Amino acid sequence: MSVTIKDVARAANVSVATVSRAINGHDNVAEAVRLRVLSVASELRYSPHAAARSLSSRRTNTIGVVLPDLYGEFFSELMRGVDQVARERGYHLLVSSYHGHPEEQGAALRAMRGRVDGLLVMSPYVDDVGCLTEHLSSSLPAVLVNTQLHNGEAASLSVDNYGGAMTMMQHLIATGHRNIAFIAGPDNNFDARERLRGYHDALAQQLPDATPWVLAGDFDEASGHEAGKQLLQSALKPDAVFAANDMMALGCLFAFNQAGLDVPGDIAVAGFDGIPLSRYVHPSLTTMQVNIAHLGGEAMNVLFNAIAGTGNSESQSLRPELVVRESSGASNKRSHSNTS
Amino acid sequence: MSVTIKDVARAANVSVATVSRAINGHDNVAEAVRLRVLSVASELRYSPHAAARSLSSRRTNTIGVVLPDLYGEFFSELMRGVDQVARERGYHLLVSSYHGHPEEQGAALRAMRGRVDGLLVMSPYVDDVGCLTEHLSSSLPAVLVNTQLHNGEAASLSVDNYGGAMTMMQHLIATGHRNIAFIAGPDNNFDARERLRGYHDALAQQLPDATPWVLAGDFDEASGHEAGKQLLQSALKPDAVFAANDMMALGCLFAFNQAGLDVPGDIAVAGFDGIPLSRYVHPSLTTMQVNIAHLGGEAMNVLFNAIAGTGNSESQSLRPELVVRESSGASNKRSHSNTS
DNA sequence: CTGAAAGCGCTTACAG
DNA sequence: CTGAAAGCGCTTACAG
Repeated sequence: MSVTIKDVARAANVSVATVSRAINGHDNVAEAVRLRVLSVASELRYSPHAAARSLSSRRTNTIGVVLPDLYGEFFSELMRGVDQVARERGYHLLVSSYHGHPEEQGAALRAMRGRVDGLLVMSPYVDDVGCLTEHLSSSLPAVLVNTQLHNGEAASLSVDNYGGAMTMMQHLIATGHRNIAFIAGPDNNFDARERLRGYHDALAQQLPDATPWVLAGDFDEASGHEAGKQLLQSALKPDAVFAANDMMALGCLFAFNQAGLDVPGDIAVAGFDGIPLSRYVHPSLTTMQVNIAHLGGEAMNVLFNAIAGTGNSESQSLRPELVVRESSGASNKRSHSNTS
Repeated sequence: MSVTIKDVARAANVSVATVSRAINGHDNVAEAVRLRVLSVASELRYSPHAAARSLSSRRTNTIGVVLPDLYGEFFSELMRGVDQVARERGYHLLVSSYHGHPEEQGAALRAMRGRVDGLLVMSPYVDDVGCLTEHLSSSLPAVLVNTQLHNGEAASLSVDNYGGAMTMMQHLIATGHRNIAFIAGPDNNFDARERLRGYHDALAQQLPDATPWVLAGDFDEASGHEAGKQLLQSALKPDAVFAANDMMALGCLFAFNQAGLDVPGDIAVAGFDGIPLSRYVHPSLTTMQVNIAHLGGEAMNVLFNAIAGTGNSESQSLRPELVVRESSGASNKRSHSNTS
């Protein structure tokens, strides 16, 4: 059917060993022979069979990426960084999602054997972690992204959600807010938990007399909208709302807009993530900007170090950046820039 | 290092052939034996080596996805549909980008041999097409997405950009606009070309006396902003602007907003794509909604048919849907729904 | 129902 | 510098 190394060898009048060496750029091939082999190969439109090559060489030149989902803002941005580094190194990307099903995550992880040289895994849900340790083979280098797991086997990289939440609280407090409500994310999600923890600790430290005010949410816009409406109905309104992510902050913002409230005049609103939308809504949204592409790229670098056997597998933490915009009082001109 | 089929065979006291049959669910294995093998396998945490399996079975259970880029709105949405169908069928996804470099596209395509059972390729740039035909092996089923290529070898699926542009023009004309400018996309991009062609033909057919007014753009927001400023400076302003995609429409919209123009009062603005942002900007943007996830899913279905040998490899075309919003005169209440 | 053996298409010591 | 041969870890006719 398709042309193999044997066909090339026959046509070039050499052994398959020589073809292999020529194709792979080994230097123990006579220049004339090398040229002949290469020309015959391209004439025959030969390209090596990856599975065969992987089987004998024990390398796949592929990185496996296992994520909860393969779409959306976060995934897209993560891939930007991941893809760039992969390309620089000439690696392919095998992606797999498990949609929050621990069994599928395990299956995906195991299916990677013989397909990849290393694994980039993101597992933000509490329930998935047992499964993770279970199926993470020690024979396959791995790097964990935004995953709370300290088994020491794999390197890990995450966003400093706790510190980011603290920073945002400091900003809100510094700009005079005293009654700050928090819209939480899913409580089985590590990022959400850390952000909530930051809210609580900042409050305890800087506003010891204030009572925490936490509303439930699930990271979706609708839940932020719901929380916003709930706040509108409460007798004593907060003077600021901090949502665990931007989508909920936007939902909340819309609820306030619909009710005719002045943001930030009546209530300030802040989010977390720094999604593109946050710049475009009206009023533009104050947020903690997370550089997700950078996170992905760094994770890949760490992974390649692990594959090479160099590098310490210590955990790294990426600090998000405070971006102050109109929703918490930045100057009210419509602008494209991140006024930080 | 890692456990192989031999280890399982030894531990279960059977031949590797029997292990293979048990693992793969063949029915010619005694029930008792099957159970024993499976239990031993799971005890040993055995998972088959994919490369070895692929080499002997000639199947990879993987689909190769070759795209210009691995990030952004379009990619993300396409993946939503692609991923879902892949999961339903138990397939993995090997993704590869070529960033507009024809050579890299060729390399990516060739590197897929032995890695995948079929190829989903998107190649929207005119320059890449020669390369495509060159490297698309006839031994590997492929489906082309939004790619202008009629070699009959591969099935193809695309968005009806031409018809969509016509529809939008009809809408603008029907709502009383007579002087409609068009912001074009990159002229080496098929989608952009088709949308431009739709603009021209609609004008010729329905407004035969009007002179086409085309501004250059590159699909980026900045170029739309630029085009908008250019329009503001012209003596005779258009009464509507139709941009070849939403990002440019938004850029143009911002230019008009900054200049204090009333949209749609002074000028109507319309885009193409239906990106999420289009609903959220102010005023919300009238656009041709393209269901990209659906496109991806359908492409996968067509591909699986091709792999199975069933199915005709005829080209299909997906019709985008007109979504009328504030920017072309829909009622001015802030709303989350697609008023269509 | 089970096993011995060939073979998938490569790579890589080992000789020469 | 080159080739014959073993081997990577599976699957699958072929016998029995």
